[in-house]
Amino acid sequence: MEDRPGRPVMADVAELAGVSHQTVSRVLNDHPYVKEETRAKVLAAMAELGYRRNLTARALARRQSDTIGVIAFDTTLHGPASTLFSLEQAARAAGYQTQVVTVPDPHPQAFADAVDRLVAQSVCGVVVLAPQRAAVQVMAGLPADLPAVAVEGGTAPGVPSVVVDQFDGAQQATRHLLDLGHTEIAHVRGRLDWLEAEARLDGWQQAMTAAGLRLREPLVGDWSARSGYAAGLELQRRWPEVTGVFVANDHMALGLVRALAEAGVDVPGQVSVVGFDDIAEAEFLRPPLTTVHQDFAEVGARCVDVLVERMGAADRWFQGRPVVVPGRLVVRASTGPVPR
Amino acid sequence: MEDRPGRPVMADVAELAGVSHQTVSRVLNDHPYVKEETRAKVLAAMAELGYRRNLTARALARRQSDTIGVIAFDTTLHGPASTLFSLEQAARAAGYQTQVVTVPDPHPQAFADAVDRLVAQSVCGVVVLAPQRAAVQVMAGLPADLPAVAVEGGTAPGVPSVVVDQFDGAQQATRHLLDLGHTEIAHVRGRLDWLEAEARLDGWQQAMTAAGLRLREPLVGDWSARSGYAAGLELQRRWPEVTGVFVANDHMALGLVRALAEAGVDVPGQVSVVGFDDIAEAEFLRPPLTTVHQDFAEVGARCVDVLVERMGAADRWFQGRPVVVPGRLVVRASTGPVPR
DNA sequence: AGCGCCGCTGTTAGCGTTCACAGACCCGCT
DNA sequence: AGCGGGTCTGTGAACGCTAACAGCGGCGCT
Repeated sequence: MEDRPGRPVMADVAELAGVSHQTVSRVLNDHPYVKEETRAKVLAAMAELGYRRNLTARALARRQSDTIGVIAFDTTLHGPASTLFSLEQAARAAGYQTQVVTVPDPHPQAFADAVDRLVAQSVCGVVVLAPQRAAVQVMAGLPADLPAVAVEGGTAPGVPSVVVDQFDGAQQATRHLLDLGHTEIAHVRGRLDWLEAEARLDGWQQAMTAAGLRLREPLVGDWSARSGYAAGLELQRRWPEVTGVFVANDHMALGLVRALAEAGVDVPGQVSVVGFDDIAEAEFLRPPLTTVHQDFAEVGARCVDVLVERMGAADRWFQGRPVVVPGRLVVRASTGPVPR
Repeated sequence: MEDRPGRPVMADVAELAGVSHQTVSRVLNDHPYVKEETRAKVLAAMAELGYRRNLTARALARRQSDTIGVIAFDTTLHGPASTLFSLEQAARAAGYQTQVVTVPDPHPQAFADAVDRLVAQSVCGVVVLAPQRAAVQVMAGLPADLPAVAVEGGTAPGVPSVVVDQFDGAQQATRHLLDLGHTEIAHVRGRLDWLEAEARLDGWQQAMTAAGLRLREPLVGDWSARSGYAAGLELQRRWPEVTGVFVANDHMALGLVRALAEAGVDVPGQVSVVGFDDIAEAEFLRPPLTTVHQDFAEVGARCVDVLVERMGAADRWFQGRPVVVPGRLVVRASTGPVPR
């Protein structure tokens, strides 16, 4: 009779405790109306058998799992990677698991496949890390009955979002250069079609325009240190008179600094540089990088908050405003007064 | 009749195609013995209804899902993060999903919980990113019938593993310094209890000993740029005569270079520095960092290979040798001849 | 005494798949 | 004609759980 070698199931626990499997289920799910004595018996039986409930069966019966799906496009970049990490932490703290699907590119078909995969797993909600414009459009194709939240730039009608205030951060960075007396300030922007790159560009432009200063055509990078290096070379060639540069992320800033250094240009003696992201090593670069800190831990936590709220909500169509997490300028040694 | 708003299920497809649900299942699973004509009808019906199979139900019925569980301890570090990324790619290419569980610390209980969570999800195998000694011990507690593979340093009896050859990489790095004529070579090791840190330490020691040189007590870092900076300070204080440093990872190396630079010590003019990891920005640091490249893409791919092989194997106890992925020294500008 | 309600428990019927088995049909062979 | 074997298909029963409902006492109320 007792020859099954597999893991014990609910029925086994029920039998040992002398109750029905449903009572075991009730204990497991903290239902009210279970006598304390019965609960203790069941708990004891579970412990004795080393019972673990089968989450697959649970998900099937409930037609929902406690899993939050995450769709990401490039998890090697600093922002997405950091968000992913904090998301996992926050989700676990809230009692959810995360299932990450990375999509090679923001092609609608690839995105739809990712959604299908998650829906097929009965996830209870999804977080979309959609930093690109194309990804946002495609987000409209989410099933209407699936709670969702967008992060890092992307917003779509009816879908709540959590974003770092890129625009404000960029303004802070630019104003910092302005306050130091710089007037010839260039910008190295991030990848085309990325909303974060555009918001940072806008912040720079706005701050410059407000100060009545000339806007140079932004140099274009792809977030990588290599592209920052290239931008540094071009900067020197085109505008040797520039004394301040706001670079759209730290990796590019680091490449740019290197290009300047090679040419004998001192940072911050001759050119001041501000980055964005505040990567862990920013403080230990040469020179320590002035940059805009992004609180990804907060972003992850707020995402889970919003998603949990959405899952409880009756109306699927979201009316509220995006959650905005502020950025914070961290002044280090890569910026200084204008040389004369 | 047709008033169900939910997603179509197998029975719906079967009805529309005029076959039984079992035939639909057969088409879905590429079973032989389905007439071509029938297959076409079923496929058409699936397309018409937009049918997607429910992976939860499938996992329950098969008592196994197509999900590879991953247990990781700190996904913010470069190694684990890179491995995780490539693992996900490789798994997807092989038709598997990944379910990542990060564990705050290598405590046995936390590890057991993580395993339970994955088992409860009926994963078909697990990859353990176990860079710490403690994690390895604890790995012996894996269910015997669960295919597993360890990565990045950790090996346990009976469990296959995939590792980068840290020892050899460290030897390459040290020999490079020796070849340049350095004799006073210090080492900054990584976090205590990390196997990678120990293997790199061993490689340095071996190379030094083979050259008949004096071994200084290694300085201890925690992989962070900050700790590298601290190590740089201490290095100058204790051994100003040192002309070469092998640092156990790039982030610490970068901090150390900064500490030296602040003190007016030129790299590589007065001191040569070699790192480990070859992070994306290593090439664009000042100076461009000589370091040991690790092929994480290969590691991830081999992990999946091994796991798939294991899942097909009859014997659960693994007999073979660890898969070793070689490291490769990349010489840049942070190393040079001995000053005189 | 009889009624209804609350606290607690058990029974039954799914959830949407796959597995095991049992057919039905067609072919070629004896 | 009968029989075996390969093709193809359908039926029923799992898989391990939760949801819905029914049932059973005991209490307080009219």
